[in-house]
Amino acid sequence: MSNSQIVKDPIREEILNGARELFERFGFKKTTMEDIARQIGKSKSALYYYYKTKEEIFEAVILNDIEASQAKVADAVKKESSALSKFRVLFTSLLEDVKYKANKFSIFKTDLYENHFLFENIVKKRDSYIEELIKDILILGISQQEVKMMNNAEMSLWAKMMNITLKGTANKIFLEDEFNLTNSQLVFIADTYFNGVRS
Amino acid sequence: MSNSQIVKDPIREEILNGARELFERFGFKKTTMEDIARQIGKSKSALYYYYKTKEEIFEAVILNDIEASQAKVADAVKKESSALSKFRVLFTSLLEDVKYKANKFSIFKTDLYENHFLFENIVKKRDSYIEELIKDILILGISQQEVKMMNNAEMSLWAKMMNITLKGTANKIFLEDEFNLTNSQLVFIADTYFNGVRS
DNA sequence: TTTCGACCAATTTGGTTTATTGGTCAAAGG
DNA sequence: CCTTTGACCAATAAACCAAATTGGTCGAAA
Repeated sequence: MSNSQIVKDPIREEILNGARELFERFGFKKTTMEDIARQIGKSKSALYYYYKTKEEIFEAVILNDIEASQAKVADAVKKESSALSKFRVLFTSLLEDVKYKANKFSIFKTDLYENHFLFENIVKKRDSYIEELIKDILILGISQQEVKMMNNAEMSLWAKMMNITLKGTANKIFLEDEFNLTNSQLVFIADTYFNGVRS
Repeated sequence: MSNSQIVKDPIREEILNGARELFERFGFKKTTMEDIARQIGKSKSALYYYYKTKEEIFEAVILNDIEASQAKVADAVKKESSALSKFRVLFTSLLEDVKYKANKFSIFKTDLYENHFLFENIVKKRDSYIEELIKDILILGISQQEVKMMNNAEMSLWAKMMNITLKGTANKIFLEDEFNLTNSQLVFIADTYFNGVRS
């Protein structure tokens, strides 16, 4: 992705690493630009040479993290050959990742509620990425005669719906500590979405 | 349901009607107990003879409304005979209802963000109701050999997942004005969840 | 049984002052 | 030319406080 340009520059990388550590500990609001600058031993103004706004830094931090996750997921999906197992792996690894991040990034729950505008771009990018991934699985499945014929609009719609499902589930996992799904449950869910409940 | 006791008393009904009008216009926070009392020509203290807290009134107002919707949905579902068409009707009528309410209750978007604790009980009740409805459809489908064999845990899990999907979709419709689904799209979605995408 | 006004504690509001913060800029270093 | 900086500003947030509201209680009246 063209976004990997963001970390081409070692100083940008330094900024993002420093920022990430602070964001993870204190959240978006309580992390000031001076905090970030101090963290890497530079002055506040220096940050503005590399990033236009605080939001841009935050977005870059999160986006970096998301892209790493997505690369892992895409890799795992690529390893599978059938559409079903690709879909299964997509489903499980995506939600496994969320489970992990629910612990690590619990501080962002607050930001998620209070500053959800911060995540607008991030969410939009992530959505379209996931939906493309799902659509690709469908296309492959059709070409392998594993998936029934669908037109483009239908594929997009199904991908969007699956993404909503994924996000709804992720949300529940992320925000409600009680909600936990075992791996075999995730597999069951993915399979049932793929195969339906019809006898 | 035992909740219909809530409106057994004509004065309670009067309170709820007055309260509903104000809540719909001003939301939860900006509607005071005195406003509600004035609306029905009684004193504030009188309200406390019937309801313990302001939250309880709000909950009763919303619950009344939800129960009416649910009765309609349940009726529509009952009219269908196959599990697939039941599921289809459940899906479409539930989301049709949300589309309608997104206009009528747009004031609650604020409350939804700022006072989501208010909806905790409501959501819990609604969830279990919908999940039971879905599970019943599965059970019937299995008995009609229309749906593949599943054990109880699997049925519950699928019902829960479908509810998450439904809620995710409803949320998108309710909070994002752009997101609109035609009836034929809803039918496609429901059918595809039921039948899967397998060829 | 039902209604009410007086009452209270807690929260909210409105307004002011002070401190912090995001962001700009011209100048200086390398 | 690229990078860094401190001084600076406008805007927001925090701290504070007094006054007004508001949710909820209670004894008494109807």
